[in-house]
Amino acid sequence: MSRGVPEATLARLPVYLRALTTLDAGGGATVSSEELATVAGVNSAKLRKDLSYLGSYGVRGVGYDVEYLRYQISRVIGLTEDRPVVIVGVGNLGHALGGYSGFANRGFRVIALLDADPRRAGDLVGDHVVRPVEDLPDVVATGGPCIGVITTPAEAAQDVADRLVAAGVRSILNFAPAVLAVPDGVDVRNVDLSLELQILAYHERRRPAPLAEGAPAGLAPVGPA
Amino acid sequence: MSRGVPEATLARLPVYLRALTTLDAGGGATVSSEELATVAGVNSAKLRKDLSYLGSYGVRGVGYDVEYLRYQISRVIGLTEDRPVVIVGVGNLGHALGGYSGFANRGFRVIALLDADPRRAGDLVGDHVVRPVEDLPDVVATGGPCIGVITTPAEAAQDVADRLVAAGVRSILNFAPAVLAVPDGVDVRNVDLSLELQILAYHERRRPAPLAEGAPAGLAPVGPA
DNA sequence: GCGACTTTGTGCTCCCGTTCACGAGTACCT
DNA sequence: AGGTACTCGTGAACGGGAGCACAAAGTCGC
Repeated sequence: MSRGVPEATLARLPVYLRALTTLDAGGGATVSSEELATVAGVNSAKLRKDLSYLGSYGVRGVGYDVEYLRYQISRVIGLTEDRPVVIVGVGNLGHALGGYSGFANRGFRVIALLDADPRRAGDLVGDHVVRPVEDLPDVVATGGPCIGVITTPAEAAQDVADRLVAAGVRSILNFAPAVLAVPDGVDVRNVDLSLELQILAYHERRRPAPLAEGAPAGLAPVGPA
Repeated sequence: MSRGVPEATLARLPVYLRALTTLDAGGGATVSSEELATVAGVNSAKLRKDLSYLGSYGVRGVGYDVEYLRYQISRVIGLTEDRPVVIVGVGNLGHALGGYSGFANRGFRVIALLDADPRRAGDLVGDHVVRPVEDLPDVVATGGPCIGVITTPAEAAQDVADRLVAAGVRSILNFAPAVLAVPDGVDVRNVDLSLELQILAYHERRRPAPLAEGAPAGLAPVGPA
């Protein structure tokens, strides 16, 4: 059922979608869970269970119809219609996201870039003119229910979050290294770039005897079994 | 014990570290788990359990010494020494990360930016001159055990990953929307920007309740249709 | 010194997610 | 038609993490 997809599954659906898109170009009209799982980098049983939450879109003995499955996943995630995005904070990262083609390709449309610094207002980033952060209510009112992206320094993040919420935004993607306080009903996801590095650093540090081979690394065939 | 911190805990340690840093400026020499948990946005019991994996650094009836705890977490994560980072792919995102101050502040030092496009080689990004991707072995050999960051388009990601592994890199942070195949012993973390948006879009779509100014703090039954 | 108070550290339970293993349904060959 | 090979869907076992509640341990006031 499309009612109530587990959070862990939901996080993998976009990956399956990507995998299907690459396979679609490949020609084959159907895929087995085994193939698709390999491309998506997961266990085939997990893949099947994940897909079963959406409904029975596979055919036993055959596999899944690539095109159909792709549509179904898109539908569940809600990508069948374009979704507007506003980016607040036109620093390095905001600048990059404003020009990131990966958003448009996946049904997201950046409708505005805003910045608190009045000197930045008026700058041109890609197709967009940077607007002052005070314009938020107008932007959201015009653009419909949209997703707010915060790419400001940590100090400004909470203020921006408050403004977004006040403007009616209920989904926030936060790149600032700060914990945001928002009212119930508002969904916040945090992406902390240095956090990821720190996790990697931890694991790297716990590998005591790694370099045994004379050569740093040969062209080890990457066969994940 | 610092041997074997659970993965979920590990992901929160950097958040605690941030919280401690902000508190440190605030003056108080000690914090209770309750305070720190509030700032970090987690449950106090969870915080205590997390910290207990590192050792008994708190004092009952008093709390945790801010400075000491900060050092201990840094030590466990492995941030007491600078860690070199190489960024491959100088597009929008690579450009942004190359100039991101959040890395330097947390013990990561970008030692090189590389790109496969020879026309980009020689460009100046921040303090760094962009080098051709063929220089990877040299860079890694000189810089020591470092973390590789992939900010290329998806098509180039696997090739870059192979090059990184061949050069001896065993920790990779991948921003390209692609699943990387790497040999055992190499750690890959994926950050997919549009994946996060897709998850938000799903939740947004499942909220039938239109936004009314009167806060829906109560358990509003989420009636379908 | 002693009791009251504060706060940590942790045993225990519950729940979510992963994985295995197998029944059920489909296609194809003889 | 019957048998065989293949693949999905899922019940059940398993493991890890979250949260509760409390005992242990320390501080403070007198």
